[in-house]
Formats: sequence, C-alpha cells, structure tokens
Amino acid sequence: MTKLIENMNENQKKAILTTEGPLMIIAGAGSGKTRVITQRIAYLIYEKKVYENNILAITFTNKAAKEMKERIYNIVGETSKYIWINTFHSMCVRILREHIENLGYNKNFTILDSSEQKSIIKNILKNLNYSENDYEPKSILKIISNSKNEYKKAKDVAEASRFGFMKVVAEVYSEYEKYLKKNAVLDFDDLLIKVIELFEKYPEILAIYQNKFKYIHVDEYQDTNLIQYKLITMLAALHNNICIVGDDDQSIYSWRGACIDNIKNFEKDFKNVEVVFLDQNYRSNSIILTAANSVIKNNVDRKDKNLWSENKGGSKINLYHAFNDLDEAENISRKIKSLVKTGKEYKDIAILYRANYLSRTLENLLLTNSIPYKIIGSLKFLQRQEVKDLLSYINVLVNNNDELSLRRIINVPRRGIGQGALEKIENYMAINNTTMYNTLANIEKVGLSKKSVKDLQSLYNTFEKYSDGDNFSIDQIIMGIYVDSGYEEMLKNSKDEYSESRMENISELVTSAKEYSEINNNIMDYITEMSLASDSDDENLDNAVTLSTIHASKGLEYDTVFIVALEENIFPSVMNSDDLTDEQNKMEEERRLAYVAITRAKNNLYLSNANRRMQFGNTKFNEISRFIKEIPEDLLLEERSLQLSSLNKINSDNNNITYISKYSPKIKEKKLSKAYNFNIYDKVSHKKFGKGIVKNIIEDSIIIKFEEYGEKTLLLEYANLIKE
DNA sequence: ACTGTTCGATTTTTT
DNA sequence: ATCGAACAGT
Repeated sequence: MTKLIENMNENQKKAILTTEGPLMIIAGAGSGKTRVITQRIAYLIYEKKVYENNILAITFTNKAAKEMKERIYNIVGETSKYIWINTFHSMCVRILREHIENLGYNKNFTILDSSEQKSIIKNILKNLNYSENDYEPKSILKIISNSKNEYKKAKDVAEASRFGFMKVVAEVYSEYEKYLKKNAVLDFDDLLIKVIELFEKYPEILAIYQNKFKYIHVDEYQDTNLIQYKLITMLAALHNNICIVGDDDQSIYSWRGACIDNIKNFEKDFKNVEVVFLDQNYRSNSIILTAANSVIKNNVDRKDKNLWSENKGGSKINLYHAFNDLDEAENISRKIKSLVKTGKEYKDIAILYRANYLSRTLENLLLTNSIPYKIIGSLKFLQRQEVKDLLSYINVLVNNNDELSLRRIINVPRRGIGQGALEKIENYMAINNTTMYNTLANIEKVGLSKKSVKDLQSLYNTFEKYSDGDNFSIDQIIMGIYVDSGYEEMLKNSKDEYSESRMENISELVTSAKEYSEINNNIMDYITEMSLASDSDDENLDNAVTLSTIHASKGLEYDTVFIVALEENIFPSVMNSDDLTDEQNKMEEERRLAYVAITRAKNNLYLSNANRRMQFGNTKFNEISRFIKEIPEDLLLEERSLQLSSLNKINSDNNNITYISKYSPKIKEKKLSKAYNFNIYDKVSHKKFGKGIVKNIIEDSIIIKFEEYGEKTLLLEYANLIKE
C-alpha cells in the first residue's frame, strides 16, 4: 500500500484512499489525474481485494482508454484485462451485443458515422417530398441528436410540435428511426439510448451490471451529457461507489451537449459526496500557471480554485504583435528554428489555434522553411473514401441487413448499377418482401443486364466466401475482398492521381488489421472498433511540430506552445450559434478554451495576434484578444513586428488606437479618423453619403454600403467617418 | 454515367 | 481563398 501512494501529495492520497461512496475529484490541468485514477484502481485490487471484473472505468476518447489500459497493465499485469476500461460508447456496444436482441434488434448491428446519417436524412426528405433547401439536413440531424440526448423519442417530438419546421423534424425523426431499425444500424447516440432503454425495460439486465460494477470511475466528467449522466447514475445506484474526475474549467464541449451542470447535480443526486481538489500542477512553470489562473478567474460561473506549482519561475511569456497572418507565421518559423538550434526538438513544440482554417498560413510557412509538422485531426484515415468503402464491405459481411453499406459499394467498382438498376432491385425487394442482400442471391430474376447480373453474382459469392470468418484472419478477409471484389483492379487501372496513395492506404488498413487479428481475430469486434475509432488515436512518433485546434489538444502537453490569432472575433470567436444560450455562457466557454490552451505549455509559451488577417478572402482587422489583456503585463515580454512599427509611424499622431469589436464591453461613441478603427458590419455615417454599414476593409480603403448612395469605396485616411 | 461548372458556406467535433 | 456539394450538360 505504501508503494501505491508513495510520492503522492495529500489530496492525491485522499483521492486514492477514499474508495467507498461517491467521490468527486476536481482535478485541475496537469494535476496528475490519470495517475490518481490508475493508482486508485490498483489500490482497489491490491489493498481492498476487489476483483478486476468488478471495476469499471469510463473515458471519453479511445486514446484515453488505451492510455489508462496500458498504465494499469503496467501495475496490475495480465489480469488487468478483466477490468472494463471503455469509452461510453464502447462500453455500450459491449452491453448491447450481449442483450440488444431483447429490444428486437439483431446483435450484429453495425454503427453509422455522421456522413451516413446525413445521407439518410437527405433520402428521407426526398421521400417525404420536402426540399433540402427548406429543411437543412444538418440542422435536422442536430435536433434529432439533441432530442435523443434529452431522451426524447420521435413520438415525444411529434407530440410537442405539431406545426412548422419542428413538425417536419418529427416526421423525419420517425422515418429515420424506422430506417435504422430496418437496416440493423445504430447511430452514436443510439448506443447509449438503447442501453438505457434496455435497463428500463429489463431491470434484471440492469441488475447484472449493477452487481458487477462495484466500483465505477468516470474521467473527464465535465464533458458528460444528460444521457451519460443518467447511465452512470443507473449503474451506480446499487453500490454507490462512484468516482468522478473532472474540471469545470476545462469544459469546452457544451456546444456538443456536454452539461457542466452535471458537476453540480452530482453533489445533489448522490448523498454524502466526498470532494477532493487536486490543485497542485506538475506540468507548467508558475509564470504560465499565473497567466492561466488570471485568465480563468474572470469566469463567474466556476468552482473557485487556484492551481499552483512548485516549479517556480520560468521565462516570461512571449507576446508578438504581428502585422498580418503571414508575418505571424514567419515569426513562429523563425522562433522554432532558433528553439531547435538551442536543443529543443520539433516534437516538443505545438502550435494551437481556435479554428482549423487558421492553420493554412502556418502550414505554408512551415513547409517553405522545411520544418516538419503534423496536423492533429486533418483528413482522417478512416474517413478516406477507399478505407470507408472497404469497411462498408466488411459491414455488409457481418450484417447482411446493412443495406446502407451495401448501397455504398454495390457499384464500387462499377457493376453497371445506376439509378435504373437500383429501382429494379428495390422493386424486387418490395414484391418479394426481402432484403437487398437476399436479392443478390437471386439477382438473375431481377431483370438486369447480363453484365450486371454476372458482376453482382460475383459480389454475392465474394461475401459468401468470407462469411464464415473462422476460416480466415481479418486481414485475409479484407485483402480477399479487396481483390475479389475488383476494387484492386479498379485502383490499378485508375488514372486518378490519387489511386497510388489509395492503394497505400488499403495496404495500411490491411497491415493494421493483421496486427489486430493477431490479438483478437474477431471480425465483429474489429469492425466495431473501427466504427468507434477516430484517428487522433494513433499516436505519431515522428519528430514534428504539432498543429492542432485547441479542442483537439485537450489532455496533451508540450514543452513549448504557440497560441496564434489571439484576436477578438477569432478568439474569442464570434458565434452565430443557432442555440440561444446566452452570451455570458459562450464567452465563459471561450475563456475556458483559452485556459486549456495556456495550460498545455510546460515551459515556454508564445502568444501572438495580427493587426490584420486574411479571412475568407478578405482582409479583416481585429482588436487584440481580451484574453491577452487578462494576463498581468509583467508576465509578458512584448515584441512588435517591424512592419507594424512602420505602420505606426505613418499614423504617428494616433498612438492610442482604439479598436472596436462586437465584444468590447465599453464601446464609446467616438470620432475617428485615419486609423484602422473599423470592423465589418460597423454602422458608420459620412458627411455626404449619410448612414451606412462597413462591408469590407482592404488595405487603406474601406467599402461601405450606404443606405441612400449604395456601395462606395473610400480611403480611410480621408473618409472622416463617424461610428454610430 | 461521367464531367465540368457554378454556387455557397465557412468554429470547435472525444464517439 | 478554398473546398465541397449540387446541378446541368454531354
């Protein structure tokens, strides 16, 4: 026992030793929370003599699950495989494969990804004779997903909304559910919902898991949504030994349904909750921590806490005022080069940004400067067309009813199945009341062209050949289908410039399948894991600078971090979000995002903003981010671009440039001249042309749409505009 | 069924 | 500016 809590601070020890009853661990960034969870589980096993299979640990990402598995394996060894360490979704699949037949589903169900969801919605709209223009598939899908996560079924939505847009949504929702059931597919939300449904209908099944999971852990608890909360509440109801680990300051996914109130509700819904704060940070030096603390303390709605570090000192935070985005990127390239010269490695360095499009300029410059980089969350391997095609074949193989996957590949490679042929097939299916897959078995009766019949028979034979998975390893199945289906031939004959790399991707897929099959040669498990996987999972061992959105960087740490584009309207971002959560909440989430970004850095932090920036093809001017202003000045080492100082000389009589943005709290009516003081959409008035709205600002010109005179381009210097 | 062209959107996205 | 999806024409 002493070993397990050796080198732990008092609060960490308390978190590990408090095993009975509900426990809430509020773990600040870099406070060693993963270590605490793993040690706690080890403690349960070694000291409390808890069986491995009575322990459950839930994470959000596959990556976190994998990491936790490895760490626990290192302490506990072989028997650690009996601990359920899962993401919410993989845990649910595991339960559903066992019991979903009770709900009338085939246990071989396959899992939809979001692009497939969208195409289903489109299809349904078409069948119901609604136009995609009037009813945007994306928003419908979002409402359906939100409804599901609020545990509202199609009929609940239908009852609540009998008119207008929501009525259509309800109709689509209902059709969507039917379609999923018919095809024996579940979407991501379903995985959780069906488990709850199962537990509610069959208390004896719930009891199995309640009895089994005597000790439950939930990581990244601040990101749970209502359904997930409900699920863990149900599971923990019997033994009441539930340990949640989270940090309200790092909740950055509320726009995705994460419910920060779950932290507050936990203390209400469970009795006698023990709360432990982990506030000692082992990651960053105290300058970086002070900066992070001084930013986050501007949030009102949070548990008050202050991270501290024994790692005193450190160098000041570098703040670079760039002229434009190019200048910003050049500065970073320069800095990276000199950092590398002084002994840092590329992989110690990360560049973080608020939105993906901000990576473009950076990429270009890193490329021209021959600085190796990798982008987290760029085009995902599993999203690639050829990979998805092959996996669709596998989906059909394990789930013959998965018509969606079958449709995807029925004409890839070409088998002469266009719209006409499909209609004939559908016709046959309707008359004979059979599935598309079964139709393939009798395809000669459908009345297609000779070649199509032959090709589809061959397709059917391919499926049948590999349908008894026991005779083949997974990689053999994939490779076999790849060759037998004619996919390989198609790529070989293709003149497409990408076909080469497509073939490489397939071979990568086969290689990884081979590795998988050596551990577990179960094609169903394989396809499940692939459906639940995202590619940030595979770690990249290259020595390269990391480019990432701040969201995707959560949970990671780097010696040196650059945060770019710290400008109002970008970060914090202007959000014309469709939900009506209030401004305050949105701003606080932006601030949490800033907090997450800053706390990724261990030793060196570089911030930058640009005076002007190309956005969507236009030059825009944004004020420096409020988050920079929230950092005490004495922590900052400021640098200004030379280009910027020459700009300032031109406007030397206007040192006190006031930028104006949507979010500036104190916008004063002010007479402005010469300086670049306007933002797009600002209302202005002009002596001669009267009132208008700023449409664009390019270099020293401003384009304004005047109410009476229409669009005019004026020189900023002489325009003499007055801001309304 | 394939190809070229226009039009439109464009924050984040653990599963 | 840029990428993709929708649409129209061959």
